[in-house]
Order: sequence, then C-alpha cells, then structure tokens
Amino acid sequence: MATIKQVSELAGVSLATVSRVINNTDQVKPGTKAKVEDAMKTLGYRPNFIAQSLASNKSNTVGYVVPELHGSFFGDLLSGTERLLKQANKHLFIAAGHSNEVDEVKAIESLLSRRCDALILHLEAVSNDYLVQLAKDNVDFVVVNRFIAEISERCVTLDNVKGGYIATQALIDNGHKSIAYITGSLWKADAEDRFTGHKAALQEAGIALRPELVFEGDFQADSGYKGMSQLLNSGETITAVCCGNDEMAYGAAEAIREKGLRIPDDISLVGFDDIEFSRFLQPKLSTVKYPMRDIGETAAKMILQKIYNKDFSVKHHIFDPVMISRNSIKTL
Amino acid sequence: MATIKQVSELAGVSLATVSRVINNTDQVKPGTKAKVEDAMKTLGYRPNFIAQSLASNKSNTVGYVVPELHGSFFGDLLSGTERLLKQANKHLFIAAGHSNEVDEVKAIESLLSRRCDALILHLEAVSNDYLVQLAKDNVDFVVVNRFIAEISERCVTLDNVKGGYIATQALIDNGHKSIAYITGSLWKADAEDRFTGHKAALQEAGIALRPELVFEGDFQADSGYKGMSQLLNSGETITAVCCGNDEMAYGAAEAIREKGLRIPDDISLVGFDDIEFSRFLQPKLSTVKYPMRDIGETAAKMILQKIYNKDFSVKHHIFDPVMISRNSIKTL
DNA sequence: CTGAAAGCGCTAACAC
DNA sequence: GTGTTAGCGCTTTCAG
Repeated sequence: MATIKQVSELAGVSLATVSRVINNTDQVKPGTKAKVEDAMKTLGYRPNFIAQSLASNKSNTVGYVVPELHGSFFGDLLSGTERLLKQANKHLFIAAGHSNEVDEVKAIESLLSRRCDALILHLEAVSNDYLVQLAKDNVDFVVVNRFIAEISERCVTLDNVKGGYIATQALIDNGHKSIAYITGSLWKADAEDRFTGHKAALQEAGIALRPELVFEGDFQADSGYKGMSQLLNSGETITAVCCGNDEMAYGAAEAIREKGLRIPDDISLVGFDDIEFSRFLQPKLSTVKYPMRDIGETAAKMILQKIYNKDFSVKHHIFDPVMISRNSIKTL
Repeated sequence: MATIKQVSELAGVSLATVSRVINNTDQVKPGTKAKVEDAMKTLGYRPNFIAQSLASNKSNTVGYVVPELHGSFFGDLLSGTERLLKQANKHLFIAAGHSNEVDEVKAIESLLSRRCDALILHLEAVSNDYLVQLAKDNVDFVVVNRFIAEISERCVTLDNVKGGYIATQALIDNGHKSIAYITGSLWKADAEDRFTGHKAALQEAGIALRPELVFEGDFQADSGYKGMSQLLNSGETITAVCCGNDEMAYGAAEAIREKGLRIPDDISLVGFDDIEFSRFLQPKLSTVKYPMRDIGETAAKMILQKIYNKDFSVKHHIFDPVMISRNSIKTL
C-alpha cells in the first residue's frame, strides 16, 4: 500500500504538499497539484485513515450503539442517520448493545477508544446516571429513544407515554372498555412509558385497570402470541387488546385466529411503531407511528450541527406520536 | 484522555511494560502488573485504538458492505456475523453500498483505507471483474450472496437458481400451469438467478414460458403490488404467482385481495427468502428459505479461519434452498 | 506557495 | 522481567 512519502518522492515534492492536496487544505499551485495527483494515481495511493485520525485527532466518524442489528425497527432508524452522515462525508460505526448492560458499556468504550467524534446511543440497559456521568466526562453524544431530564437537550425520542395513551384512547373512543394490554419488557423505559400511557387513558375514561388483563411480554412476536393465548384462555371478557409494539401484535393476531376468533369483529387489536409490515397484516393493523426516519435524521442533524458545525437547525427533540387508523379496530 | 505515557509515569515503569499489560503479550511480574493496572484505573485510561492499529498494522476489525441498513433481510445476515466476530473480539465496521456502483466502490475504498483486516462484501452493482481484480490485489474478502467462479472459494451464498426452481416446482407439483412470475430487478444477479430457476422448472414440466405473465419488479413490496395488479388486469388466466422475494409477495397479496380474489383459493402465491414476517401473513406464506443466519455465520467463520487463524472448519459455501410449505398454495 | 520537522499514542524489536 | 528506541503514516506549526 502506497504511502504519502512515496507519493511525495515520485512527485518530487514534500510530504506537506502532498498532504495539502489530499485534504484540499491550503493553496497549491495547479502545476504541483497535478504532479501530485498523477503520482497518487500511478501508485494507487489511498490515504491511510488510521494515520490521518491519529495525527489530526479526529476520526470523522460517529459511533452508533443499537440494541440489535436485526429487526426492521433499528434498521430504519439507522438508515436515516446514515444517509445524512454520508452526505456530510462522515462515517458511521455501528456496535450492538444486545440489551444488556455489559455489552452496552463495552460498545460505548469501544467506540470511544476508536476516537469517534461523537456517539449516538440507543441503549436499554444502562442507567440514566451512567449517561449523565458520561456527559460530565465531556463525551459528545445524543441519546435516542429515551428521555433523561438532566441531559434533555441531548435526547431525541418519541413521547412514548403519549403514544400509549392515544393507542388506548383509540380503543376507548370506539366504545371499548374491556381492554387487555401486552407490554414489552417492563424494565425497558419505552415499554414502561407506553404502559403508563395506557393506564392514564383508562383512568381518564374512568375504567379501572384490571391486572388480570395485563401480560408482560418482551417485544418479540412470540411473547405476543403467548400472552394473547393466555388472556384468551383466562375466560375474562376482552373486546380489545393493545400491544406494546407491532411485533407482539402479530403474535397476538395469530393467537386470536387460532382460537377461531376474528379481528376486529371479535377482538380489536392495536399495535405500536408502525413497522413496515404492519400494513400487510390482515386486517391492516391500526397502530401508533414511531417516526424512525425522522428520529434517525434528527440524531444525525444534532451531531452534524454540534460537532461538525454544519448548519442545521433541529426542530423537534421529542416527537409527537400519531395514530395510524387502519382496519383492526371495531366500533362497538 | 489519558495516554500510555501518563500511565507509565504514574506507575513508575516504562511504556513497554504498560503496553505489555494492556496486550497481555509478555510476562510481567504480578507486582508491576498491579501497579500498572492501578494507574490505568485511577487515570481512567482507555487504549487508543487508532494508535494501536497504526503501530501494529492491524485493526482487528472486519468491514462489511451491505446494500442497505434497513430491511429484515440484511439485518439478519449481519446479526449472525456480528455475533461470531464479537465472540472472537473482532469488530465489525458496516458501510452501505446502496445498490449502486459508485457507493459500493466508495464503501470498499473507505473500509480499505481504514485498514480493515478483511472485508465481507454483499454487493449488487459492482462487476465480477472488479472483485476478481480485488482478489489479485491481495485484499482479503469474502463475497456474500453471489457466486463468482474465478474466486469461488471466497463466496458464500444460496443456490438461487435452485431456489427459483423449487419454488416453481412446488406450484407445478400442485397442478399449476398458468404461473405468473414477478422478478426482482433483473440486473441483480440473485433476481436473475431465481428467474432462471423458474424458467428451468417450467421447461422441465413442458410448460412454455409466457412473457405476458412475467413482470419485472424491484424487490420492494410496492412493485409486487403493481405487478400483480397489472397481471390481474391483463385478462390472462393465472392460477398462481411466484415472486422473486417475500416483500413483493406481500404487495402481490394486497393486490389480489383488492381485486376481491382469495389466496390460495383463487390464486396461489409463493415468495422467496422467508423473512420473519412471512409466517404472519394471512394466509401464511409458502416460500423458499434463505438461511440468512447460516450464511452470515459462515462468512464470519471463513474470515476468522483465514485471517485470524481461528480453528473453524467451514462446511458449506453454497447453501441449498429449502421450500417452506405453509398455506398459500392450493392443490388444483 | 512550499518544505522541514515535531509529534499523534502505541507496538515491537532489541538490549540489559 | 523490564527499559530504550525506532518507527507506523499522516497533520500541522513554523519558516522561508
């Protein structure tokens, strides 16, 4: 692999000059510039990013910790971020936190030791305190899908409480009173928030929360299936079920069908997130939209603005959920 | 950010010794080791990955070019790779190729300039020749989802031709003769291969290919919808439709339902890939399994073995497709 | 507009 | 076991 030194020798100029043309940083006489470019071409020179980073003390890359690499939810979130960053010639280094504290911290450390210029953190297990401390340690980062009061200006998220509220509201508005709820893992802040919204909506409507209609799932389709089956077998009257996310709603739908029941005629169903496939579910799933693309892009803009001094004015840090009404809710 | 030098001063030892304890590379007397570790802790020392890479000339990271970050297909593929690599303490740097040659080449160059120890390439636009040349240039890489004869030992893929064949075969076995086909973008090798398999199955069964029953989509759900609508409106007799991937099958299903037709009673449907959601489609989609996890893991193993000298014996480079029979095919 | 030279933080011989 | 030292490939003053 050719080095800058070889290029400089071939071109008959100094190292510094080659560096200048690589980075377009200073004026270089057109003639010398051409010589350097020729030399680079004939040598197949490619800048050593590692060396550049070490010398300049910046890596032009932002680190991103995601819970998992798979799943359409995270992919969509990442996608928006990547697009904007690429436009600005910044790179994205992705690491998975696997929803546990050890891996999450490891991922952060690893990104830091790579000297990422900034981080985007989509964490589930790590404590708020850890993040507040990280901010005090002068690490530049943005938190996605989580709101932490002490560092609110670094957070981009959906108002999950309100989301849980409007999902349940949609059911109540249609005359439902016996509403079951399948939560995500309740130790996760977003799952808890959504459930909190659900409870608020019930209370506001004067409907008592019945613990026997609540099942704690884990955001996976299988848990929705299991929860719904259990709920259905419990003998309780249920006219509608609200799920902590769409995937669990898929599983719930499956359980409902297996029981020989119909959606929404026998049971109404509502999800959360509006992931890509929800419009293909039969009947089409009514759900709360999680604006993944917007959130991903906002995170990118915040960093582009703050760290790379690009001219972005970020409008929303906390997005408002929107109910997507399709065909899975019956009016009673 | 603390440096190795500060650690060495605080611990009262030399740089080399600190380096030794960081990398566990040479014997260090327990006493000194403890002193060094204390110093690291009190300084909050974190190795500078960039500097390590430059000095040692290896980065312990493998680069991965994916077509897109979103979509459950790629996510699942990545996921298996990441798991194995993480186990071996290697990192994954992901870059998106966005299905166009410019971005794909840029992504590769960027990974190379980061001095990735090896690459995993999931490319769509770049030519075979380019990759053959890359191999000659001594770049270590593995190609995913594509077979190139000249560098066959570097390829991990599914036999897409056979996949297209068995999908159509499943339809033929059930008595279908009027089979429509919605392809992925035909300039993509996998789309073409699947279609080739389709044609082979037809021919073998003595069924003439009718061009008016073929629609070229682009692997997106919308194109499946559009293709199916068009096919349905053409007035041709169609008893079954075979799609180049599951997402297009979702769109096709939608079009079929909108026409007031039923799956599989009026029209049988088969997909390709068996992405996660396909079991939730109504009726459950019969499809060809694309073993994303296996393929992702195999790619990782090949690299772990070849580049990092880990002890993996990779069994399959070309996976055999398997038909997943669910409920979207009717026996005529 | 161009060159010389001092690092960036670390590894890897090579001595002791 | 431990220290010394020469780079890794590049950026960045500072001169000129």
